[in-house]
Amino acid sequence: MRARPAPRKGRPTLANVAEEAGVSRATAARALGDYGYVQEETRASVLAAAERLGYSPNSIARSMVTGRTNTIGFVSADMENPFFARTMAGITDVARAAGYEVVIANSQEKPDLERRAVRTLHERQVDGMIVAPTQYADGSHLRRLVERSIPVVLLDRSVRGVAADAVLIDNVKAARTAVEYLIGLGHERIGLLTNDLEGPPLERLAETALDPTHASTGASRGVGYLAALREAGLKVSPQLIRSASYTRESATAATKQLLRLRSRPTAVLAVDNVLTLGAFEAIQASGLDFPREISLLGFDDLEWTTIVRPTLSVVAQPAYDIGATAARRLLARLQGEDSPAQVLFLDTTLVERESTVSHGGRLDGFRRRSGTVASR
Amino acid sequence: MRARPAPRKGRPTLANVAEEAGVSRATAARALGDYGYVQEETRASVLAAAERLGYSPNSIARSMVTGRTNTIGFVSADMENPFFARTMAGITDVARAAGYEVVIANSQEKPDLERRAVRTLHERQVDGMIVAPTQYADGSHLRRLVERSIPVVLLDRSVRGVAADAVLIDNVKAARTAVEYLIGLGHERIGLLTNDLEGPPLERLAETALDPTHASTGASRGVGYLAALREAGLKVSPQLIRSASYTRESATAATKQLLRLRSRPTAVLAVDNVLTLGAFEAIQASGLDFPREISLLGFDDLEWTTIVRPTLSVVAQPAYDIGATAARRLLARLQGEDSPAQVLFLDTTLVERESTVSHGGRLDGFRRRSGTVASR
DNA sequence: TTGAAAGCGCTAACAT
DNA sequence: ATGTTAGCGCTTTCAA
Repeated sequence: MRARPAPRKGRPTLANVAEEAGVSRATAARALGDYGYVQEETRASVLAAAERLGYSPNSIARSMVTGRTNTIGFVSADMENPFFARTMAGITDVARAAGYEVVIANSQEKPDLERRAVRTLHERQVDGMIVAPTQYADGSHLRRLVERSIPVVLLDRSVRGVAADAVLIDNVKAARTAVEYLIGLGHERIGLLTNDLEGPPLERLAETALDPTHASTGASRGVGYLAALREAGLKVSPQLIRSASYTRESATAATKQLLRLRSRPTAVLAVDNVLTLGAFEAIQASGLDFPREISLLGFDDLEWTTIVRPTLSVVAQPAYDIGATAARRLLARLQGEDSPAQVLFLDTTLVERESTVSHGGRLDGFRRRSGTVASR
Repeated sequence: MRARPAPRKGRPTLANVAEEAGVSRATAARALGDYGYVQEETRASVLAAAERLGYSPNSIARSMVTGRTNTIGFVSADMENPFFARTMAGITDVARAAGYEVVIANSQEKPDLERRAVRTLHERQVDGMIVAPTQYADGSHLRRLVERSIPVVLLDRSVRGVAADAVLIDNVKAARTAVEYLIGLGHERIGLLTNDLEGPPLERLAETALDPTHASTGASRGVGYLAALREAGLKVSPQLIRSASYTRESATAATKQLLRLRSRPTAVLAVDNVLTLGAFEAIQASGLDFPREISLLGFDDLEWTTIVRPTLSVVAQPAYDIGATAARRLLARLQGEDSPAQVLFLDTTLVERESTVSHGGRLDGFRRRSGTVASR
């Protein structure tokens, strides 16, 4: 007796195909899976039977026995943020090319949602995970994965105590270069619009400076800001540093406060694209002569930066590449690479447009290291 | 003898937990799954054992037996398009609240990628699927799902011959209302920037008009455009209708052609957010007095519409709601609802800003049906 | 209240 | 070249 009869209901299974073709399940599997030895005409009849039945394989069952799902998970901090959307494109392209599917979960910048997403993906048996973590401080859930030797790659941000590959930009350097550029334009009172800073900004940044490679992006960019000012011998004014949450409204409000200062800044650096949008809006609403009286340097080179007026100068992050690189790291781990965790830093580019102009009679722009300064 | 010993390697399984707690697998499953009868102290000891071992359930194995994955698939046409990103947020929020996870695949507007995505998700045994289809003409892959009684909900676009729930906006009406609004402002030469029109625009639109509820969004919006012109007794000029592909560059080029016409339009309607971006750019570059000499009405109320100058009037689609509604439809089907396929139309809103002004001495704005006309 | 046992659909030895 | 068989980790009758 061969193959189980299997009650014909629900979707057809391999057993049904085997029966239909009059062969054993193993043979059917070989023909369908294109491995092992199958006689040409047997293969053909199996394929025909599969076709007739409208068979499609059950990859869940396959995963049960192989122990692999050919799926990687991506926990995005915010799917609606164009930076992460682009990042996701890089991940899915690379993964798909390698025969992996990507399951996407969204943490909405909330640590508890992130934990839940990580747990779910783990239960779903993803082969590995790329995570854009929401917080630096607590990575116990990620550490657990690493201990279980489930490959994890951190994206955009790192996490304390998690020995996993990470693909980042050098936030300190990116912000430092940005501020140096503004200083080079003659600005001396430079406002900083950042996030993630609970408590008094300066103190938080001072702490952060002690361990600059491991900190939130907002804090690290703040450290870069401070470094540039100090290096240039400029005074650091606490009131020029503002922290906002991840909403446009709060960024707008924070910028308005900045512009209302008695000695208001002549330039502002906003360290992510949401903050940048809010800052732009606030400056427009202020009635100041933009950019003559106030320069703005944003983060992330989004579509709208060239249709606003003035066009927006930005620190451009290689979002697609960050995603693609993270995916490549993960795939390497999945293929068994067993080197110590690597932290990769991708270069940012300063894109000079109209929103940053020289202050105090200086005319010339200024170019500086850290990637390229491009004009578009 | 009870439970299998199971070689202690890899992640701990239910059998390991059972062994550790000194109970059978069935009991351990009951305790962990919180069903059936388990004595309180037994439960506690199982939970403790699970905790000790760091057990986490294998939902793949569970799916094998239950036949359900508690997962729905979403095939997005373009994850980087803010419209679909927002849509996705609506889907995931609703799904998660109901205990479902969402697996996202991207078709990049390419039919073959869509087929592949649908096939993969099917093989992955998603319980149901939401699809933003790339083409109206060929829905055989979707029909196959429906035949297998795997619930499918179409989003944003419908597909010929696929009897599935669909959540759409009334594209004809949205465009008609938009054009009526422009006509009300005194415009008579109104350009249309659309997509999806292979071949001579007017003829394609004429065909489309025969079956307006079933067509691509671009074509349907074109039909609405025509309807408004005809209704107002205005001449339809083929050269005012331009079709562009899904890129900003092609939209810019198409708009430039429009503006170079001897009798150039005094207003332009762009029917999606990418086209809108390109159109905005082209108008800016044209040197025309915008909006005095040329009005622009876009689609999708994105973040940047309020920081460009002039601020952009748009037809706003309820993207989040579209996603949420589609997810609710799917969940209903998953819960066994068995009514005939429903097509739901959500209302758009005309958001009046600065980029649309009256032409030919008329001063007042004009308000019209189809959802609301809002000023923001 | 708990345990034994039978699979879910598939792959992978191991036979033949 | 093809078939038999033993599971993958879990849920779920059915007995006890």
